[in-house]
Amino acid sequence: MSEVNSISISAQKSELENSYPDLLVIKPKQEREGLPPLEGAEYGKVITRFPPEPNGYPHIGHAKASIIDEEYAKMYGGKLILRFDDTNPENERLEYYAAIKVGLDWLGVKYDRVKNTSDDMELLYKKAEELLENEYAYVCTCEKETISINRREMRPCKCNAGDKSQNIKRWENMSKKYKQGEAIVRFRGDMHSENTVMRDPTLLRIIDEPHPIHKDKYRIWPNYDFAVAIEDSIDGITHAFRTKEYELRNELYYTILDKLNMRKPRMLEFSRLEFEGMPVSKRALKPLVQDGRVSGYDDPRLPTLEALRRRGIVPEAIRKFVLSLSFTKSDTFAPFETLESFNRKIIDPASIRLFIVFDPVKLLVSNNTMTEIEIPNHPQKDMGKRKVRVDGTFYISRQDAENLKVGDEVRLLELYNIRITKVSSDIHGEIIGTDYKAGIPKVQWISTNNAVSIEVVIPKILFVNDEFNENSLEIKQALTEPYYLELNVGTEIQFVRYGYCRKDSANQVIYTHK
RNA sequence: GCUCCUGUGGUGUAGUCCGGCUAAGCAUACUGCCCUCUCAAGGCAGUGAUCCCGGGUUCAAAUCCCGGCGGGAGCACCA
Repeated sequence: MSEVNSISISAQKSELENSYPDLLVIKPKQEREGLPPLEGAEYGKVITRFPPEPNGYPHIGHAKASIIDEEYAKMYGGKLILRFDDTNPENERLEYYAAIKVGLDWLGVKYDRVKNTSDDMELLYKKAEELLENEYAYVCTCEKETISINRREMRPCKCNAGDKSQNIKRWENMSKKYKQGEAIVRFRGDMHSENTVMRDPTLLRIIDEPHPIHKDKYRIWPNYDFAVAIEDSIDGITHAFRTKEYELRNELYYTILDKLNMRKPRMLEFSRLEFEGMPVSKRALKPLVQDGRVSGYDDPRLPTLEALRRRGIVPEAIRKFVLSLSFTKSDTFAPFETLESFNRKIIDPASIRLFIVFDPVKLLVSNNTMTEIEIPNHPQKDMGKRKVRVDGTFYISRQDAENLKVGDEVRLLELYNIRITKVSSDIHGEIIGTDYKAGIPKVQWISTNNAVSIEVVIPKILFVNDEFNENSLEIKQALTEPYYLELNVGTEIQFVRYGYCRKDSANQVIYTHK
């Protein structure tokens, strides 16, 4: 080796070329598209699942999870199951089941099957009994605090010592005699484990709240760890994905399946998706809605899918964005600007161009003879033209007007060029030509006689340093063209020289991005 | 506190498993030019990373080993 290294690089190269040409062939390092390959994935056999709890409206975090689930299923010609993880009747509501489906629909995430974990209660009970029967679990009647202290001190409680018959009897009593909070089924893990989730975790508990689907049929409910493990296994899931904070629960997941002799899916985790200053948690959002600081779960400042939609973000952009984040565990600040960039490229060719004026200043053109002009709705795409009436009196934005001095030339976009003749509270000018003239300022305008006033709602960052941003919603008054009135709600508009907005109602648009 | 995860330009990632092909690709942001009756989209070019730090192994390390440090998460009868 050192012998080889002692000769020059070029000499090494020619030596190689002569003796071992095949070593020099550079393997094509093809640019990977989309998600990284899945370990142990066989084409046609991959089954993934998206398991939301129907306890709220879907948000960007759900989008990331479901898109990853779907993309992997697609990548391997497999299937995606939508499974509502509805095992806590205190939280679930029927409207959320629906809202989640609506969200997925909008995102374009297609699943091959829908099911509810709560439909498998009998099976879940059977598995619980099997665990009890084999003494892998026991019923604990200790106080919550006692359990917690014992966990911290790595001490088993007295219930752990109870024999099988005691556990079976207690289990039977859980369905009627015990009150909520008086008994739980615990997995016999390892109270000395360094992983605290293994210290005899809860598997099932009593909840007397009626379930949105099953009403009062059940009152013993499995908790997350127990339900996911069994559901994933029986649903035939080959690859299960969840966010990073569940990582410590993998040991439990596999151990439960192990004790039950059930097939084990592969569990992988990815980092959560959350935007800076735009929390996703119910804990953060609920008070805002309740106190009326935001208008609802579709307030454009929020990271809910509904809000993103109203704001003018399209599902294709969300998908591209999620894929650009790839499948990693590193926690990062998600770049909202990247989402906007993807979005802009997608909506640009479909966004109608209109003029908008803020803080209007009157502009009077003395020698106007025009009465109407046709303006194309898009510079490249054929999106038709609109007729705009003209009578020589206009509004232009103060920002543009402020720069004008007598003698300046300026082009009223799509119309004509004028020279400023007087600047007072109004601006006066005269036409000096109609042909496009490069090199002079160009401004958009609105005819005074048919200006339509609208509100531009501009969502800003919701939280600054964990504090609610009182200025998170700016509302600007503006004037636009009458053609605006003919557009449907939901239309994406690019206001020339201003930015993209989505028509939200007859007199209101929401600012999408620059 | 304990345990686990994580650390590549301003930002997000590729490459890390199987050390040399790349002193690091792409996207985004930024700058400039071109195009354009927009400060958009499109085209081109550019700025920007000693791959968290320190040791070690090796002819060769972002990539392997050891030790630090920073960031995040979990420690619920919630998912």
